[in-house]
Amino acid sequence: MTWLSPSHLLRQRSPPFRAATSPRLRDLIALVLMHQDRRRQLLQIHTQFIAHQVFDRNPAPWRAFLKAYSHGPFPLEALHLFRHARQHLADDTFAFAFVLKACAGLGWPQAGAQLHALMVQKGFEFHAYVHTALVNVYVVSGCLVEAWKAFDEMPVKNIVSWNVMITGFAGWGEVEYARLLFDQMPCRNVVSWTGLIDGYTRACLHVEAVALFRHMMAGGISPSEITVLAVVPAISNFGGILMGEMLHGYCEKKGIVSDARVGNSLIDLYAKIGSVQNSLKVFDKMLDRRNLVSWTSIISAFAMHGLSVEALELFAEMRRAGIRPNRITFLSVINACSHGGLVERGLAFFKSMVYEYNIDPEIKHFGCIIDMLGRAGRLCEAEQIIEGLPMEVNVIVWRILLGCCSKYGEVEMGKRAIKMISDLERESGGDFAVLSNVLNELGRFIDAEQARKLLDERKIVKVPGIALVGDIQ
DNA sequence: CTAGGGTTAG
Repeated sequence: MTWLSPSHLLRQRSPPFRAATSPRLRDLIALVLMHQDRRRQLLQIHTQFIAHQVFDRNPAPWRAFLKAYSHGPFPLEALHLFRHARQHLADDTFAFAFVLKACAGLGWPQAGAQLHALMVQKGFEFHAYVHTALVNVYVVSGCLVEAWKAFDEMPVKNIVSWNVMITGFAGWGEVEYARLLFDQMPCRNVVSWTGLIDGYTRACLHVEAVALFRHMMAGGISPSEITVLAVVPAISNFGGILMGEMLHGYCEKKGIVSDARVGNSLIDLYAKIGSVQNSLKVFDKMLDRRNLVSWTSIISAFAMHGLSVEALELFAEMRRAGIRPNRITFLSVINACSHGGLVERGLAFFKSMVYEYNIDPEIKHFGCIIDMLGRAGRLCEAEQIIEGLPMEVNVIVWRILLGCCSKYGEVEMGKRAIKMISDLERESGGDFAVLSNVLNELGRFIDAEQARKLLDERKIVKVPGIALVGDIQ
């Protein structure tokens, strides 16, 4: 069985495997298929056969394969390829950059560290591109201390090295470090700004994100598509319709509305800041650039604003256009039904999702269904669904039910929901804002004295929570 | 050769 090992195959330089009819090759493929080791392994071995037959010692084609694999959906193949073709690639800095890219794609810091050792051995440890790629491996894997160390010891840093650190740290929520790096770097480009803006948006520091965006524009740096994508959530949370229209206008001027992702995020932005008309305008203009996300975004925009019939019409149109809905499309569709009181249709869509489209329902889908039943006053059915959920129940579904209970004055069920919510919050060490919301809801059901009693109980419960925060710091 | 990415129940 040792001949199954690809490295063994590579060592056999001659004679080369002649054709696909070679019994050895046939056996090998049969074996691979028999072992059900799927496409991945077959692909890997197949590639090596071709590469071996055609290229043999020449490193360039190996490098091309490595590049293709490291950027594609199968980064593991890049690692395999590298390991088996090391004799061709060991001194190639390009190959190291690619294979490190693959490690980043896999989020494998250990593999990165091994390559680091190899880099030291080969004497190009401080090659700027390769070392940047190494820093990136650490940063995307969340090994921020390692990343910082590796970055710190780089004798020559380029702008990409800094940007790797900024986007990485911002992406892991370390906005302050990202800011520090941003302020320290000798010169910044649009990626540096975008990375930081994205960090602020993710950290819900929307005002800062928008301020930074304006600062960037004022500094004469032109936002890219990605910058727009990064700043949109901030504007939809904090900016008004005017700011949204300004951004939209800017995108048109710069010609980046033609990017489907930008168009889609504008649809969503307008929906969230209260202008479905503008959402529709953007959607209409997209014409042939519409994709599944565009359709889903516009359906969800209509659903958000209670335009259920229109949302369902769009869904029908989407299907006529031959686009297959996904789990998020169905979420929006069921949400539309929920907001419009179209209970039976919503249930039918849910069924169709599961049985016709073979999409496994998630907690969010059930959340919509529960909301739909609850809004229509079918509270018992809603509660039964929660109790029979095939997955872990979260606070949100109970909160949905609670909202419906308070709407219909269902005191007993409401109390049960509150109990579940406070239990779940306690488990996750919930915060005071959430707690006070629950108590607010509670006030609708029980008298002041009972509420106070519950509050006292909660205070007792909160003590360990406070102590825990102390421990962390 | 190394950096940024859209829609998701209340």
